[in-house]
Amino acid sequence: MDSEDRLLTPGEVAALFRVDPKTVTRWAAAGRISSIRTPGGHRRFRESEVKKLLLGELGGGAGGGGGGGAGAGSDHH
Amino acid sequence: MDSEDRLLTPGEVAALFRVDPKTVTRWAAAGRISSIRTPGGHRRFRESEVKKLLLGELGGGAGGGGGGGAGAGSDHH
DNA sequence: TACGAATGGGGTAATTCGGGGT
DNA sequence: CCTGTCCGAATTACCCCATTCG
Repeated sequence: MDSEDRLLTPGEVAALFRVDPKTVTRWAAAGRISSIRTPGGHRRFRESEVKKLLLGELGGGAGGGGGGGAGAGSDHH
Repeated sequence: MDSEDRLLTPGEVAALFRVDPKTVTRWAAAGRISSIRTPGGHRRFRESEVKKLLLGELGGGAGGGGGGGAGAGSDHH
């Protein structure tokens, strides 16, 4: 089972989270995400790690993609 | 296929709805809209999700890839 | 080797978070 | 029931420049 761990650059992760590349670097410094360092000192992140964060740490979302959209039901007040 | 979902910040969504960022946060807390949290604790919203809410409560398709649906409107008090 | 683009580090401003109360 | 505002604290975003990457 060789998991294909694609390495992502801070800019890639930043675009995924809609944050600044500097912020992603800060997460690695805080130990909130695994980081692989290049000989030069730059950081690289595993796609598996990032994807897991994006999906949400908690399973069983609310409602779950049944209908999909949010609040799609009849809303009468 | 492209699951391109632009993430919006609470301030962006708040400006779209003409409400305070705090109110948007409250919607997410109530489960009325799906929210992705950054390792830092800040929330990000999907443009697809927000756009649908803006157009009206008509739902149906899960918009672009959102997969994450937050609550099917069926339940209501 | 040189070059363009991105990254890292530090510091400061803006935004967001969470709870409480109108 | 829902929203807008207050407070303190945390996180994030943008500025600079030197170094690294491909």
